[in-house]
Amino acid sequence: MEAAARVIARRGVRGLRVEELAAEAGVSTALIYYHFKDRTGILRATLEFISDRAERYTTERETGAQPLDARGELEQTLLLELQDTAEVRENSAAWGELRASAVFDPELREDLARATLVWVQEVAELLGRVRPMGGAAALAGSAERLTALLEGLSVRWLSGSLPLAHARELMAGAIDAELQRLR
Amino acid sequence: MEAAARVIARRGVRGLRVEELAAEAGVSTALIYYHFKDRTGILRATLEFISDRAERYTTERETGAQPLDARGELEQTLLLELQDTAEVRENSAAWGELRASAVFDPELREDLARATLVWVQEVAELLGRVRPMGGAAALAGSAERLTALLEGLSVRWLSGSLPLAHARELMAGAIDAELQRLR
DNA sequence: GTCTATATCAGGATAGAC
DNA sequence: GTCTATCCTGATATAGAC
Repeated sequence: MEAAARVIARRGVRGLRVEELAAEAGVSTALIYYHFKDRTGILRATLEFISDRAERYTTERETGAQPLDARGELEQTLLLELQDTAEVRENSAAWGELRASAVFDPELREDLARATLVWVQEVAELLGRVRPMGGAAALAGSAERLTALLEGLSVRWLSGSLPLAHARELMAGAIDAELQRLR
Repeated sequence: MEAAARVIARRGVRGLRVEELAAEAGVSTALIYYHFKDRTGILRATLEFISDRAERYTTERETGAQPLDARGELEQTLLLELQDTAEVRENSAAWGELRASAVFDPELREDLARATLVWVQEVAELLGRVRPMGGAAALAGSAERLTALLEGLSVRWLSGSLPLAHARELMAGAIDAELQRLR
């Protein structure tokens, strides 16, 4: 699965060559087909893998780091997705591609919608901790906007239309605006 | 070019088959290669085509319609991109795909960054008409957020993670929040 | 400008041995 | 579980006639 995430981040979903994946994982193509029914099976498993991994690295804090307040948690969770480390870049690129390919291929749409919902709810929950009086609908709306914006900024960054630092500033500004709105 | 926009909207950039494009346009594949150097040439021309077309349909107002105020212009410009008409859907799908494919293929990055900048500046200008006292940097930031959000919402819509009506509500809410912020 | 025909090649998927 | 070898389809790009 790590190899799959790497290859998809490097070539895209539509550029994924099973042979390249096999080489990256150090096995034969036949073995890939032994473990996964077909290309789609590989993609489905990779989507789950990167969702879990993102969940992990946005949630975990280094041991010894002082605990963050609610707003800090929120900012961390969203801004951590805009970082130039191998793991995050891989995750962002692969997530964006799975999203983009679902426009033309319905097969992964359900899995993707489910994963999106989980993510939106997480962010809504964090927003709720900063604004305990915020209504559920308003929190959900803000969470949808913030996560959709993050996807938009992320692909602009990765496609070379927006420097990473600027993307981060814009994201921080949006968090600010949504919290104002929920006041 | 119309055929190219249709095919890219139907199959994606990576799913574009020159043969299918040729059939859609009612000509042979060889003729496509006579007019465009290669696949990339087709894509580059299509990007320009859809940029111009979007410029047109977000700017033009029906003859006889009463003129909109500044805020109405702004809302129209952004919300018109979230509509289920053939032309808009085609444009959104193709634009999103050109963006997504640039993550893995650098060839169109410059053209895309340029087209993005033009769009952001247009929106910043409209924002400036609603908030004449807004500083240039603040207006630019808001425009970047709004357009990036639109891209994010658009791909969620087209990939089946978000109903169109809801996407429109979220967009309207964001316009609201940004105008608050610029007050 | 436009076509038919085709060279050429890459990549998904599987057969069958170990 | 894992490999080697290969079938077969489908796609880009070009040659050459009209």
